[in-house]
Amino acid sequence: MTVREQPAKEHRRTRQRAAVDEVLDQTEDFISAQELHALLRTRGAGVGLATVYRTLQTLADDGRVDVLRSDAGEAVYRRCVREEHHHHLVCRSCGATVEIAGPTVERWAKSIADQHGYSEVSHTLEIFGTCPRCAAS
Amino acid sequence: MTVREQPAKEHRRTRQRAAVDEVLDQTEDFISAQELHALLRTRGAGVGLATVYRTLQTLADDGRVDVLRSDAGEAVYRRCVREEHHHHLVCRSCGATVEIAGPTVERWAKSIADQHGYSEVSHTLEIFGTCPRCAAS
DNA sequence: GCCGTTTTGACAATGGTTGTCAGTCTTGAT
DNA sequence: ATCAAGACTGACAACCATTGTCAAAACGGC
Ligand SMILES: [Zn+2]
Ligand SMILES: [Zn+2]
Ligand SMILES: [Zn+2]
Ligand SMILES: [Zn+2]
Repeated sequence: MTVREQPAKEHRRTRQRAAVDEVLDQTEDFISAQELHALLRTRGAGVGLATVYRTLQTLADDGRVDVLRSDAGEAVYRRCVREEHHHHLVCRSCGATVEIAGPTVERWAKSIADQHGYSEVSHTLEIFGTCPRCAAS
Repeated sequence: MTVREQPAKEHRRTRQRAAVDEVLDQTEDFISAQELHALLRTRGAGVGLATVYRTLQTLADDGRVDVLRSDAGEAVYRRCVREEHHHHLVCRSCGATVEIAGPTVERWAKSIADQHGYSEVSHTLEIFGTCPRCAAS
């Protein structure tokens, strides 16, 4: 995850955004725009694909969802519990995600950047592995 | 960067691979397959786009180049000095890259994963900022 | 040089994401 | 409630990075 930035603008409440929001609230794992779109289809509450993309992008810009890229390079989104800056420990096979807060790394990253004179620092950090459940099977 | 894996197989020496290799050796910053391809064109040493992609993929698989994704989601490659696992501090505006080795984070990541019972752990971590030179202008 | 295998490259095909733009809906004001 | 201004939507086209195809060319070992 990249460190949070922007303020956050005002947006209109529409059926489509509510639908996307609801899915995000009910989904534990990171989900792609395509998956979200398909899911909405099956639920009857159809929302245009372009709209799903736009909505997710807006949410991401406002820092209301976290975005990262799957191995395939596809963008995946998640509504996290933690509002503040954090990272993720993700299961490679089932997607189970744990939110990670790490003052240690935050300091480390900052100090590294300082040492090299870099300013306006941000960073991305994700940990991948096989969760206990998947390891068991 | 993801932690290194694979062993490394044998490949044939071809003009095309040599050309790609040469560009990588002369390029400090991360470069995309498309850019590399265009560069080779201007140099006269034309190499098919598909070949550039395949070559970079192979190099990446063998751990001979590092790969990460640009903001636009495009894959970018770099021949790093360090052979061992490491990360990068990249200038957002000019691309200047510093290789970072961090036993601290490595341990931290591992311990986090352990705490949650995740196995076969790997991770990605990149730091972005504005380099001193760019900050000055 | 010869041959089996690998590699190449022009081109098609894929697939995620964004652009278009006319029609629709939300909102704030009257 | 009514209305106008402008934000939002959606079907579809357009983009564009990346991968698949497959016959022709290049490699390496003999
Ligand atoms: Zn799992
Ligand atoms: Zn962080
Ligand atoms: Zn710079
Ligand atoms: Zn590391």
